[in-house]
Amino acid sequence: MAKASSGALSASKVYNNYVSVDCVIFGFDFTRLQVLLVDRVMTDPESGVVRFNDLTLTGNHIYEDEDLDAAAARVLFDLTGLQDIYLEQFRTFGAPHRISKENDRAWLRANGRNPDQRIITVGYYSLLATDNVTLEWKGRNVQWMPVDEVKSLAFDHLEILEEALAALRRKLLHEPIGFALLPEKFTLSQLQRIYEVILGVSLDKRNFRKKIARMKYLVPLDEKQKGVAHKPARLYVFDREQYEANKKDLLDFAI
Amino acid sequence: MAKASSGALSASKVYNNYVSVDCVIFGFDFTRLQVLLVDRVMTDPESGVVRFNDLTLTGNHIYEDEDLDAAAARVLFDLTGLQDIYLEQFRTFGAPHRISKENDRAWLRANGRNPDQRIITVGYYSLLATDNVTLEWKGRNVQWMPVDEVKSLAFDHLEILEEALAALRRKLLHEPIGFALLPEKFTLSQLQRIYEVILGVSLDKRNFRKKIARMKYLVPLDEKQKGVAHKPARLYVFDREQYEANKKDLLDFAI
DNA sequence: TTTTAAAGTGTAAAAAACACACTAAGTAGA
DNA sequence: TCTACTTAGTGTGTTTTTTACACTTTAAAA
Repeated sequence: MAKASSGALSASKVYNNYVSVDCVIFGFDFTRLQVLLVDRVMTDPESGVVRFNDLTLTGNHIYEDEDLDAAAARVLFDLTGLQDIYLEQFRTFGAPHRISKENDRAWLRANGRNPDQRIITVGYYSLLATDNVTLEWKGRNVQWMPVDEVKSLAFDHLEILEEALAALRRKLLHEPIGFALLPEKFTLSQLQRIYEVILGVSLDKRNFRKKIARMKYLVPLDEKQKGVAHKPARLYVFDREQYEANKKDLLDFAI
Repeated sequence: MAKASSGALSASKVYNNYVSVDCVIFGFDFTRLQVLLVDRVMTDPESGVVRFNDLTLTGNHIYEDEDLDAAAARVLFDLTGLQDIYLEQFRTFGAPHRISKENDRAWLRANGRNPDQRIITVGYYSLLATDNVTLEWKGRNVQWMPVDEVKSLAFDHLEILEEALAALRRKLLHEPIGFALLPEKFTLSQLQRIYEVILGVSLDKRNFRKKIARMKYLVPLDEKQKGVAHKPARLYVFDREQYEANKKDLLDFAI
């Protein structure tokens, strides 16, 4: 295996063969939490018969001169065409025999890779509004699937997805990441829906609003929704400056 | 430090030159939170003059056939002689130019390594009682230092330490990891002290105990401390089974 | 017997959580 | 223009949790 390029190639174009990033791209549409998956079809090279057809997360090796966060952003961009998206590193997976299922090994062999070479992968998740994404980008066969309908994935991607989901939920409970899913001005019902859908719970509207009222960084505007076929909701903005100043260094423990 | 060699050796003895683990070993002694640091001394090979003398965290490359968690446990064992210690992966560091300070580059060069080759390092922290550790293990010059007195470290280890500390505190607030620091039977004052020292706060004794009383998995025994020169405290045990059964899937958010 | 050191305990007030049901405001379609 | 439909918005009483706060008890050591 090639030694790291202390050589003549420009480092930014050389893949690091030992380390990759995988992105768990969560999509939200006010109804369900979905995850972006890529079709993987393996056909027999001789007969052309489909050997299997399943789904993977999206990932890629990092470039030798590329930051991990940048690699994750690149992978996300390649699949969705989106930039400056919320991305969070959540865990690194590196079991020596991560790839053990026969389909996965056959797939790697068919792609000229050695299934016995362990690749460390750094897991990222991102969170975005489903309708920001134009599918079929660059002709890859990509689909949204509700997270609770994903029963199996290629490689160890199901485990990665599960850990990402747990990390996302933890994060959502403690930090204001839901605003990535909202337009600048939003309604409280929209905000509430984010928590309900992602955490998989239902919340009482009045109690939710009481809680919001205590948060000085959720600022009500003198402005209403327009063009909806029902009572228009008041619009709010999230004031990040207020938030940074006022977030209580929450000290409360559950042991 | 053993140089990794590629070649005919069995995989379990071959280092992966691209990936390492670093361990932030936190030590607790009921007074302070400390971190275990290793002396790094660089002497000029010709004159023998000390060029610098500073401190590092402890880490090592992983073996090709070794799990990340296992590598971290090995590093911890090599330094402390302890096994089965609480260890938590918290973040992976992989900036392409992680190593940029001249001292660090000189150090790597002197050890036959290329300072321009980026190494991805997976960060782990562990938490143990200071007095479980016999220093000078294997003759390395190792010392405890209170975390709030650490002002600089070699490489990017100060950043790694800071992130580990933040992760430890988050974890302590939400999960029962403090019991790693206690004997099986402990007093409530000891438990309280863990929170006070690690979180850097002070808590009211009565309110703390009211909170404990609500947790069914903290079980008071009919047994008292012995041999202390004051009123002996009642002893408690942590019932992990009760905990797993009763921990509320805490749903409460701070946005 | 006294001193010393930490253990252990109660109460009142404020804040937050929780459970719960009706009215208001706009658009769409008859 | 009236009616139906849909979502927005609001208040109260109860329970639980948080917070602030000071004195008595128990043991060993002097």
